Parts: sequence; structure tokens; C-alpha cells
Amino acid sequence: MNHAENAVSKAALSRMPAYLRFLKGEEGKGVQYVSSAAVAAALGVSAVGVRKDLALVSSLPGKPRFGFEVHRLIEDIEKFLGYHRWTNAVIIGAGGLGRAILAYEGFENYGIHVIAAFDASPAKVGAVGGKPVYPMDRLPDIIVRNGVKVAILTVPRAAAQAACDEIVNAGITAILNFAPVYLHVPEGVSVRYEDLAVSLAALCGESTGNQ
Amino acid sequence: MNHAENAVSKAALSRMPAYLRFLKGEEGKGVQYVSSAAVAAALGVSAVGVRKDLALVSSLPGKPRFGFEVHRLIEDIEKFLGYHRWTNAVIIGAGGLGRAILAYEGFENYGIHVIAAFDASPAKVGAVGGKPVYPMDRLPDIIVRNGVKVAILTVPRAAAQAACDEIVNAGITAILNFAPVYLHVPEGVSVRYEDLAVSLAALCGESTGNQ
DNA sequence: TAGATTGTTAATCGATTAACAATC
DNA sequence: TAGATTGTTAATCGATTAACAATC
Repeated sequence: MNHAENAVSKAALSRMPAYLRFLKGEEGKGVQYVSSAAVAAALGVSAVGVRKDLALVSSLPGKPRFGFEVHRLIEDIEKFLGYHRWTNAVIIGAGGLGRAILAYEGFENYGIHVIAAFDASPAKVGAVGGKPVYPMDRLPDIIVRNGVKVAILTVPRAAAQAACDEIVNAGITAILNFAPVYLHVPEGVSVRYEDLAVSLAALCGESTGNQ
Repeated sequence: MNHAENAVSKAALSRMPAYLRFLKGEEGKGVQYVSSAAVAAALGVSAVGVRKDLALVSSLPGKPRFGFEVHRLIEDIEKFLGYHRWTNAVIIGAGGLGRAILAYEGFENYGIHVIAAFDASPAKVGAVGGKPVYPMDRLPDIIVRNGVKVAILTVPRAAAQAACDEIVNAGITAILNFAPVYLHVPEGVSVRYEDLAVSLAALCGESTGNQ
């Protein structure tokens, strides 16, 4: 909506993280240039598709005989994906999964600050990995003060809808839901389902040749 | 490959879990029939698309004036997705995330047995939630004996590629990788990246209107 | 220069949407 | 019956692939 020619397909967008992952790996090995063919071979896609995708985000065209500059490309993709504008997020539910995510180091690379977790049980209140775990009634106050719009929901399935209603009331508009339950939310709130079992089942399907 | 007319698009396949989640929610509320329009409204997609998708997997056509039988549809989708053929899986890395997943109850509904975790550190060996945590050197033996082809990789990023090589050598052919690293694998091994930060970043992008 | 690799235009392919007849 | 809802055929739309000229 800011850029003039703004034609990036959803499909292309969804492939960007894979490019980024691969490119960072190459960068770590000291590689300076990659060809579209190399990326394509590694990721199991077509080289023309890679070139088209990269052309969408690259600030510098690829050089014939060399390919694309790895470092530059990483920056371009990160910028494109918005990893440079910081977002605050909270975790709802400080059980095993919630605590593991709270302690997870990887978010900072993506422009995400996970600032705290919340739990209904007083026994869970305290801190994990240097980050605070608050009781649920602190939620409205804290998310307003920090402008938090994004929540990671890691409560047990039976508690998910109630917790969802509560955080939506408090002002959350985007939810990453780990509970294997469909969530009813009002218009304007987006839910993304991170269903571990579904991911795993899909993987099994792939490897066993799902019909 | 088993069924004669075997034309299910990848796109349709990827929508099935969402239908399933919604339908199970409705079933839990005692709803017996749903119309394609109701599903479409809840999921934010088109009703015609829903009908097309459901027609692909439903063993019974929808009834005009009623819609589709919820319970039957759930069974059909589960059968279609292969949730009825059981698969054994193991977890590599018994840190916070690995232990949380080991204790996770949700896999059994999807035809997946997570039978054990493995960790390089002797300190982690033992049991979590009634399931064993073995030292890494037990891996080849145990996966062969249990016919395990699927592994969930939850080791730290720096250890991911080495662990990957090790389990691929041992006979794993499908990997659900939680480490935010690109993995080099030989042909025939499939990797699925479960990058929490990417998921969260994508969600943020959606809600803030990614270009 | 020669040749590898890029970017782009046109053609194919697949998936979604629109229109409408069929059905309980 | 009337009407809501389905299933299907045809049309549109978008994305991928193929072919090839441009470039360092």
C-alpha cells in the first residue's frame, strides 16, 4: 500500500522465508554470490521461479555470470517481510510449550519482542529465562501500555476459546494459536493455527505419498 | 496413487485441516449439519470453494436444504488425510521445546505416536510425561525396531545440521525442523520448517497489512 | 570474445469464481 | 409445492513454465 507497483503474489510471499533461510545458511558459510539455479536446486523449485521471486524484492539486479549478492538479498528480503519494524507480542499460557517459547531466542531476528507471558494459575507466575510471567488480570494494563496487538496462545485446548475471548476483549488483534481448536473471533481479528499435529501429519503424508 | 480418480489439488489439501478444525468445533456443540455457506463464512472463504473441496473427500453428497453431515464429514476428511494409518515419530533434542512437545497430548488424534525423545546430553536422559528420553546413541537401534521414519528436530540452531545428518544416517526420511536453520539433506528426505518466528512474523504482517 | 546467467514476454497450466440446472 | 442448498459446466483469473533476448 505504500509502494507504487505493489504486485507481489501471496504465493511468492510464502516462499520468501525459505529463500531467507537458505541464504543465511550460505552467508554463514562465507558464500558471497548465489545463482538462481543454486537456490532452485537446494529448495527443489524452478530456477525461473526463483529469479522472478527475487526480482520482486531485490534492490539490485542479479549479475550475469555471478548471480545475486547474498548479503544484499538477505537485507532486501528482511526489509520486504517487515522484519525491521519491531512488534511486541505476549504469550498466553505458561505451561510447557508457553515457557519454551518464552525462552526461545529466535524471535529477535524477526523484529519481534516477546515481552511477557500470562497465566491464569498463580503458581505459574514469576519469570522464565529473564522474562516475566504475570497473572491474567494484568493483561489489559500491560498490553495497552506496550501497544501489544499480537498474542501467542498456548493454553490447554479446553481453555482456548475463553482465553481467546479475554485477550480479544483486551485489544489483541492477531493470534498465533497452538491449541488444536477452532477459535471463534470477531471480524478484524486474525488467527493463525500452529497445529503441531497437523504439521507432522502433513509431513508424514508427504513422505508416504499422500493420495 | 491408490484411488483411480485422484485429482486433489495441493491447495485443496492444505485447506482440509481448517475444515476439520471447524467441523470438530461444531460437532462439539452438537451441530449435526453444516451448509457450505456456514463453513465459508466462518473460515472467510467462498461457499463454492468449500463445496468443491468437500465434494472431493465426502463419501456422501451434501443434502440440499440441510448441508453436510458433520460427523460423517469429519470421518471422511480424517480418512482422506490419513489420520487413521498410524505413524511412529521421535523427538530429537529434549530441551524446553522438545519436552513440551513430548508431553503434548494432541498427536494421538492424528494417527501419530511420539514414542520417545533423544538427547546428546546425559543429564536430559530419563522420562517426561511417561515417555522415555534416551541418549542419542540409542537412536539407530530404536528407530529400526519401531520402524520410525519421522523425526521432530528441536535441538539448538548450532546443533541442527549435525543432528540432522545423524538421524538421516540412522534412517529418518521426514523431518519436522524447529531450528531456525536451513538443513542440507540428501534426496529423498523431506524437511518441513516449523519456524515459530516466521509464523509470528507472517501473522504480524497480515494484521498490519503487509505490502 | 564466449558463455553463463539474468530478466522478460508469451504460452501453458491450474485453481477460483460465476452461472445455472439438479435435488431434497 | 417452494425454496434453500447442492453439484457441475464454463469463464475468469492468477501463477508457473517455456522460450529467448539482454548483459556482464
